[in-house]
Amino acid sequence: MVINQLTAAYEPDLYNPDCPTRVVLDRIGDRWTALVVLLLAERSPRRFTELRQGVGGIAPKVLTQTLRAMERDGLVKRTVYAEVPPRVEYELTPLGDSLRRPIAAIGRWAERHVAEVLEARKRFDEAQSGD
Amino acid sequence: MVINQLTAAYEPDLYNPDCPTRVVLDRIGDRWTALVVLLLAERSPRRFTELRQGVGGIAPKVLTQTLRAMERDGLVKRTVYAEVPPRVEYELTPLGDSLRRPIAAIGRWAERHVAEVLEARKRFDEAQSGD
DNA sequence: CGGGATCCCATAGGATACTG
DNA sequence: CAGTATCCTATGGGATCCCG
Repeated sequence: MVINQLTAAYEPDLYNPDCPTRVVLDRIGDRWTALVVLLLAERSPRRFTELRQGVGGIAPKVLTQTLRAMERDGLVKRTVYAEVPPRVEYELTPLGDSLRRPIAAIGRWAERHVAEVLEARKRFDEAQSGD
Repeated sequence: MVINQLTAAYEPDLYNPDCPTRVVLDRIGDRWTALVVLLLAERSPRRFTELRQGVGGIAPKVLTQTLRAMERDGLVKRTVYAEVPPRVEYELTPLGDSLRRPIAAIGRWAERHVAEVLEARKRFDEAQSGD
């Protein structure tokens, strides 16, 4: 079975465009996944609307897409309660939780270095219009 | 000066859509920046064509865009040598290099967990078509 | 409440050809 | 060699409305 061969012997190569690791990178690198991981890592489970507000300015359709993709990739577990009104809760799987630290590190980098980036950007733009 | 106020007192908030940290996240989260950081962290300086081959399947226009954006954000330094044929070298700035560890962590996560993600995906898709 | 259905758009990204 | 210049498309993402 191909999957088992992968698990056992496959040598992942980020630099190979055909390597599935790239697919993974692409998913993590979308606009919202990282934020959702962070939110769910902070407190779980959370409900749809809660996430929607927590993430700030995301369209419902897009949140659904994001959550579905994460569920598909085994990062999130979705639980539906047969109630009226409906209640749906999301939480990280162990796999999803293992992403917490790496993503948090990126987040911290962003918070720590925004100012520098902004300055660099300003300098670059001024130099550009300068000559 | 606004920038200094930022540096000193601004409270970054990843969850606020208007916060510049989000801009930073968006840039890092594009398709190529992370790979370029990794390549340059591994060995610097590198030339355009070298990066182009190293990164695997990137169009020259897109590599230029990526590199320019990174230069603008203060992540890479671009050096042009007045020779024929032209030689241009790219290397990480200290700021860019500070991204190395967080990004490498994400890369390692991807390599370590591709198989799990792929399996989860397969399971999900089968369950989907099942009912 | 938690989305599905629709419609729409910007733009990141790609292919190819050309040039100082 | 290190890019520009064009042209093109795929799609991530957004706005709105509706439904069980």
